[in-house]
Amino acid sequence: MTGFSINTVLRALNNKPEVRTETKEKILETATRLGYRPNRLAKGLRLNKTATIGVIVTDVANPFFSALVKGVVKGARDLGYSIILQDTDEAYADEEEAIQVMLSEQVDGLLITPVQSRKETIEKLAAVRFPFVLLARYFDDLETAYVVPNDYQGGFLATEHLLEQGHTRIAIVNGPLHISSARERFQGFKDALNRYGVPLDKSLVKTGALTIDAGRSLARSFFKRESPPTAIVSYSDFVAFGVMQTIHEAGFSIPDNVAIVGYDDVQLASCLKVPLTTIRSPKEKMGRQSDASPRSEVTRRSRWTGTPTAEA
Amino acid sequence: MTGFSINTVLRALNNKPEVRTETKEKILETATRLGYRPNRLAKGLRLNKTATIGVIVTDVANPFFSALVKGVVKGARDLGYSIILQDTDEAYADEEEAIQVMLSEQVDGLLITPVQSRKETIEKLAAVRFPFVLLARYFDDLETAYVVPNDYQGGFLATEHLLEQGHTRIAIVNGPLHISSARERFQGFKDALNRYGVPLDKSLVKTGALTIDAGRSLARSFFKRESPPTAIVSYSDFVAFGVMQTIHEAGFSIPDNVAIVGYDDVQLASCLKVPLTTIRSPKEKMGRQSDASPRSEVTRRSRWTGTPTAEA
DNA sequence: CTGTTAGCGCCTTCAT
DNA sequence: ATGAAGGCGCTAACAG
Repeated sequence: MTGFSINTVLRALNNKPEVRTETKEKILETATRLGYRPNRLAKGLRLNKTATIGVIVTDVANPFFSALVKGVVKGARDLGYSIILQDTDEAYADEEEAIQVMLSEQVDGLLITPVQSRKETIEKLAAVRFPFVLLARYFDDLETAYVVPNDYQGGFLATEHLLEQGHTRIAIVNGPLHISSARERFQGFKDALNRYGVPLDKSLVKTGALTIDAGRSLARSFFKRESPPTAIVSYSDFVAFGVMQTIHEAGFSIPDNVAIVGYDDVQLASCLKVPLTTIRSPKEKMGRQSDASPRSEVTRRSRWTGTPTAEA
Repeated sequence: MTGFSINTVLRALNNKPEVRTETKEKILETATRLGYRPNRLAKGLRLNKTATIGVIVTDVANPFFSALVKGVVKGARDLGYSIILQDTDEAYADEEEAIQVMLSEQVDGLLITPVQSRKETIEKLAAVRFPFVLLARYFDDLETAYVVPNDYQGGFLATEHLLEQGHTRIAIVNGPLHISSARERFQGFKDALNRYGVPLDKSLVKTGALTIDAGRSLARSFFKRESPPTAIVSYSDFVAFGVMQTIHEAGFSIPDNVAIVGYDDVQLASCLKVPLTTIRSPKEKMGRQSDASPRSEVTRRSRWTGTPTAEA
């Protein structure tokens, strides 16, 4: 349209210095007039770099992850990256498929909250040295980059908070133990009890809760006992919501009869009438931090731990 | 590697009928052995079809939208589509940019929750006949496809629910009126009042709340009055959470002093101790429904309305 | 049934 | 300062 060759046009659009300012202007003008838009596919194909990163979470509907995703999306955009999103629903098969799809999409890097029921996919990814960062969970026997809060400390603080209030019959509705955060928080839970000389009552330990529904049903057994717990630690605020439902169902009141402490500091939690104590984990920061990683090899194998802080 | 030409190999991988079963097997075998993965960029470039759709929401951290996004992601995956996600934070400039980026990515279609402070971008999209569907909001003066709940009915039901309980001093903390859902719910609100012969008190109408924080601060004025409202309709459950905080701050109790009704039926809402009545809007269905649209021209200009149902 | 050719839009290299 | 050629991986069209 301007009479110049495709090359010159593209050079002008890419603002290369070797193009005459005069022609550059002419080209840019007609480009905007015609509504030219670069084709990222072609660029990606040619350069082997798509400015796209894949994000795989286990449940976007979980406020913890949606906040995380928001952080990632925003951070990525600031760097000129786009986000492809997948949701595994904690199913390993879905994780496998999601990774395959994203590799097909030629993403430059991957941010993954691993399901952790198996680790082969992640292992394979590491084996081929594909750039990725684990989010919120990690494998202690796999050398990968990951961004996680200090879950041990979080679990400890949550429990200590209850112990300091004088509770001794403290239950926990934990996540499945193949998930690193559940394991570490549980260790913190046990260590806190130990520190305060409170023996661990195994019947007050429930494992495997990731959703509101699971939290509700797992907590039920506690209230079929002669002496229910006076305090409950929950794996996440999401789970805590379910636990709270059960407490109310059982005719107990929070915090008069039962104290409860959640995790994740989902914004909504602060709106609950009942004082749901929660451990704040820096989601947004986690999101932004992990953005940097696919680009710099430096952060591989590094562990960034946001320090959780207890708050009422 | 198999001795066959690139074409035969690709034909085998695409399971074309014209390839000998024998060679097909040989090719597939070596392909998996070598870990071959199709390049979706190249395919997209060639076919002008990427099996990718762009999703633009105003706030993924809002549980309503994260649930919506989840529905879309799942529905898309079932159809072999991937999702590129952007978050505008209700900023028109971000919406504009997000659309440009996604067009550059050659998405096959767009699902957009429009900011609605301006409509030019959407207008332009419609003008070039790019396939897109508006989510949760629509323009009454633009001919586009959209998927929205029946917000008018929802607003009406929410208000009617309170009226039937005998309330007459009913306030509303609404969203900004440039947003269709806020406008329609408000109309439902007014019509319900009218139906029950309750005059509209303008000082009990607050507009512009989209977040928890906004809900909290907008509701404050209600409790500086001599006679605060005995019931409050909120634009969304998200906003309702903020309103509830204010009610508690003011030393009132729910539902003894003030009844409150939210919207969206965010799953968390059902976990609140206080009875937050909510209008259920079918988010998942909305997500899945909108998935179909970029592919079939038929649904353009169609209005699908999930019928909201009141529930305690 | 298999191979060849051409081209999607972009960028790099080399030649003017 | 500009143009021409080649190729990223894929597919459709045509040829054998």
